[in-house]
Amino acid sequence: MADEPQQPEDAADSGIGRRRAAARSGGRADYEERRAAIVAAAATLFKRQGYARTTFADIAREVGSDRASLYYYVGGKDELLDAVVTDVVRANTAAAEAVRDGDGTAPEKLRELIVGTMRAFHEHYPMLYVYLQENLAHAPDDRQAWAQDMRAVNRRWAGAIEDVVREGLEAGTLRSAVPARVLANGIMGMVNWTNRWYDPERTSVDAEEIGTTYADVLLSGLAAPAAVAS
Amino acid sequence: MADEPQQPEDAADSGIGRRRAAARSGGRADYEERRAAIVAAAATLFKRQGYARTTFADIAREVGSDRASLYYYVGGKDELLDAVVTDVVRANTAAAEAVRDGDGTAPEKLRELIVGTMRAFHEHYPMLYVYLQENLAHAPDDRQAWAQDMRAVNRRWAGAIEDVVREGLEAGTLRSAVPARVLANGIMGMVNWTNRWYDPERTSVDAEEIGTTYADVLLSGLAAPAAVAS
DNA sequence: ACGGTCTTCAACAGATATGTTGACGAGGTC
DNA sequence: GACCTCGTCAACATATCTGTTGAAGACCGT
Repeated sequence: MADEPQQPEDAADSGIGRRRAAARSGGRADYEERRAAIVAAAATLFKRQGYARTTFADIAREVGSDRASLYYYVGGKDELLDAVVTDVVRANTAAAEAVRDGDGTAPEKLRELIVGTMRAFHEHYPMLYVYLQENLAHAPDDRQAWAQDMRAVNRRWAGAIEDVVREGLEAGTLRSAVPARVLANGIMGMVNWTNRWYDPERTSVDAEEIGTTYADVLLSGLAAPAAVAS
Repeated sequence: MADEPQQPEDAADSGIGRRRAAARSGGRADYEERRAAIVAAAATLFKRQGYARTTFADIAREVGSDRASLYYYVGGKDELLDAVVTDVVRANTAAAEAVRDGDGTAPEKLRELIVGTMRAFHEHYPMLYVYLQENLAHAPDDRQAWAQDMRAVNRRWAGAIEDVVREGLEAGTLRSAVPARVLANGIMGMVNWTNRWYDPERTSVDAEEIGTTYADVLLSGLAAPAAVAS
C-alpha cells in the first residue's frame, strides 16, 4: 500500500547532498553567510507571497543566483521553512512561558505578553509572521512530523496565554464573566493579526506602541469613562 | 515580451466549456444543485487544507465523482474560489457599511459590527473563513483582476470599521488616546482570528456569544473594576 | 603555472496538477 | 426501438516545480 518512490531520507544521499553536508559541517564563515542570505531571502518571499506560491526559482532570483546552486546550501523548501521559522518560534514560546511562570499579577503578565510579542514580531521580522501566516493546521502532507512538532509548540504558546488569563479570572484580577479560552484566543487574534498589516518599513506606528495600545484597551476598556455605564 | 500560451479567455472556448456554458444558461434544477454541491465541497476542503493545497482530484473525491466531470460544472479552481467567496464577502461588506451609516453611538455600532460579523461567520461557515484564510495580499498571479477587486472590497470593509472607530474618537464616546487605524485592525484581528480556532461543530461556545464577549471586553475593559486604577 | 578545493550551472529526470478531448452509456421522448 | 440530450470518464497534452547530475569555472596557496 505504501510506495515510496522518492525518499530523500534525512542523510546526505545524493551527490549534491553529500557536498552540502560536507560544507555545512566545515562551518566556513562565508559559506554560512551565503546560506544565511538565502534563508533571509526565503523569509522575505515567504512573507510576501506565501510559502506555497514561492518557488525555488523565485528565491534564486532574489539572491541573484541559479536555482540549482541553492541546493548546495539548502536541501529544499522544507528545510528553508524550518530555518526561517523553527528557532525563533521556539524562543518566542519559551519567552511566553517565562512570563507566565514569573512574578506579577495576571494583568501585568498579560501586558508583558502582548507588548513582548509585538516586540518580537518587530525584532525578528518577518520570521514570526511567516510562521503565523502559514497555517500549520494545513499539514504539509509529508512533513507530518515537523508539522506536529510545530503544532505542539503552538499549543504551548497558546497555553501560556490561556494559563495567565485563567490565573487572572481565578484571582479576581480579571473580569470573571468571560470564558478563558475565548478570551485567550481573542488576545492572540489582536496581536497575531498584525501579520496582515504591520510592516516595519511602512507602518508609521511602532510595533511596541501597538502592543501598548492593545494592552491598554484590553485592560482598561475602550469606552470613554463617562460611558462605562452602558 | 508577453507570450500568452494558454489563454482560456472568459468565454466558452473549449468543447467542455461550451457544454458547460450551455448547461448553466439552461438553468436546469438538478444541474445547479450538483454544481452547488461541488462548490460546497470545495469550500470545505479549501477551509481544511487551504486553497493552494487543495486539488481538483481532492474535490472530485469529496463529491464522489471523477475529476474530469467537474469541468462540466465549473471552469477551474479559480472559478470555484470565486463561487465560494465573492458573494458572501460582498454581502458582509455591505452589511458593515450599513451599520456604519445607521443610527446609534459609535460603541453601539462597534458592538453590532463585532457580533454581526461573528453571526455571519457562523451562518456562512466556512465561506467567509476561506476568504480570511486565503490572504488576498498573496496575489494569485494571473487572477490579478479578481484579487484587486477583492482587495478593494476588503478595504471597504476595514474602512467601515475604521470610520466607526474614528467617529467614536471624535465624538468622545471612545477613549481618544489610541490611533484609529491600529484600533480598527485590533478589533478585526480579534474577530477574524476566529478562523483559526472556531468550528461550529467542535467549539463549545456559540459564535454569537464569542462576539458578545469580545464586544464586552473591548468596550468595558478587561481589568476587574477594583483594579482599573492601574 | 599547478593542484586542490569551493562553487556554479546547463541539462536532465520525475512528480504532480491542470484542462481538454472524444467517445460511450443512461435516461427520457415520441 | 430509434433518437437525442445529459452527464461521465479513460486517455491525452501541457505546464510547472522539484531535486540531481556531472562537468566546468573560480579562487587560493605554493
